[in-house]
Amino acid sequence: MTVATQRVAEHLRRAILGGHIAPGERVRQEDIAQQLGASRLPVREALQMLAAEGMIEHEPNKGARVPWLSMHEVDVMYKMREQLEPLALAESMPFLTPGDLLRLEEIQDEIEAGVEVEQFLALDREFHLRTYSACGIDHLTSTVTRLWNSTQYYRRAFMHLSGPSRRWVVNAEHRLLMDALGRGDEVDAGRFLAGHIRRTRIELNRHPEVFGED
Amino acid sequence: MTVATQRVAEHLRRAILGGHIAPGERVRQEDIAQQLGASRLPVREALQMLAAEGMIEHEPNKGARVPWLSMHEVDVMYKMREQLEPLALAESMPFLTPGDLLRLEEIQDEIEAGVEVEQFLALDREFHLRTYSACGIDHLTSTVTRLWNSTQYYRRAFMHLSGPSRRWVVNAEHRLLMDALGRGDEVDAGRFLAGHIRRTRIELNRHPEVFGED
DNA sequence: CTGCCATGCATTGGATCCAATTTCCACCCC
DNA sequence: GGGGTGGAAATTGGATCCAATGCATGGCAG
Repeated sequence: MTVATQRVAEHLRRAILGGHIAPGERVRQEDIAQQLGASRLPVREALQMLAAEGMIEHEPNKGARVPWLSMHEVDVMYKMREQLEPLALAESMPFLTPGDLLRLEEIQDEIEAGVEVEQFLALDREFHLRTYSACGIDHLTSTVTRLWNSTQYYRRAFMHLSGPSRRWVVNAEHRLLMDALGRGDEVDAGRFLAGHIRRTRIELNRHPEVFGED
Repeated sequence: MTVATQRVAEHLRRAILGGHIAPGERVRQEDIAQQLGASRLPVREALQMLAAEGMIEHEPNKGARVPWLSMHEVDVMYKMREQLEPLALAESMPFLTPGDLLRLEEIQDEIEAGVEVEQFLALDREFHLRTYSACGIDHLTSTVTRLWNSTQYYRRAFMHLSGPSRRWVVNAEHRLLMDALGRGDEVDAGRFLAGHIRRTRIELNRHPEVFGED
């Protein structure tokens, strides 16, 4: 099953991550199948995968849709990130290559050059996930990635309404993190990372309108 | 798709959790389909789900098998538990009913009455997962459950070779946890829980033979 | 005019069928 | 006797087909 199923799953992940399929929107099997020139079967298998990943909700005979998350749910998911990502970083750090660190520099330089929201989201995501990339524990990296995937929609909404003002904080925190990475100081890096995530969470909590809650 | 698929997935989870399908063992689609009186299609969809949950490994054209985990992988997964379960407990605790606490008493009494390994594994699992049951954050409970599911095989192997001697420690820690739960002291409960998980992890690390590593 | 019910259409769930790949074995050659 | 090659059986991957369920539209009655 795998080859077509993986293609479809990757396509759907990108579509949801890119905001082309919004929460609440229904995902029709036939539509996706035609878009990718496949039959419905790999689509159905991909939907099962994404359902297990939490990116899709599946009700019997009613089809698949992207789930809405409440502010509280996202809040807890950020708390999960605050717990897990320092661990992933600690596991990954010893195996990061100079090339990895150089790539981080490039990404951060690009972010600071001033990019649009969409590109910022992509670069920020790549920045963080790359710091975990050498971790080698599948269960850990996939769990972290899932948390990023499922909350991306709300991060985008938040970025759009908060404007570029808070980029300064992000940049400062990223630079602090990179400095700790360069020194190989795992404790320091973990602390800055946790703070970075926690601050973001607290800011998100001040914007209930992102979740349609006021 | 869901009804048959869910049935198959649940069957496979139980089979793997119960040790009836061991790591490295291949899972043939046709076999499962016949066992459950279904066609291969729901089986394939269920396998995709379990693959996304990490309970199954799927290689294109080579079929599905239960993955082996290294000692290091399990070690990190226990670290994940140590980070996540206190969070799950904190989210769940305010909503635990007196009935829930009573059920915990029952379980713990049964454990202390002296049960066989298989029953201990089931009761211990129910004990902990029940303390998180009121949490209400799907992504959190499912992540924690996944960690339990994927490491069950090694917990069983460990219990079988370590004998019932260390039950005393488990019982003491469970009682401490229950006391904190009864008092509604989330900080205390989280601390005891983290210690409980960490101690188990450290003990596991002293038994590389569980993982076929010496 | 409004609300309910029924019928028809759209969509999903499940089974069967066919093609492609792998795996296992036997046989042959070195 | 051991290792490699060929082929057949087993197994998986993908498509098509049919049944069942849900949804929407329209008609009918109050």
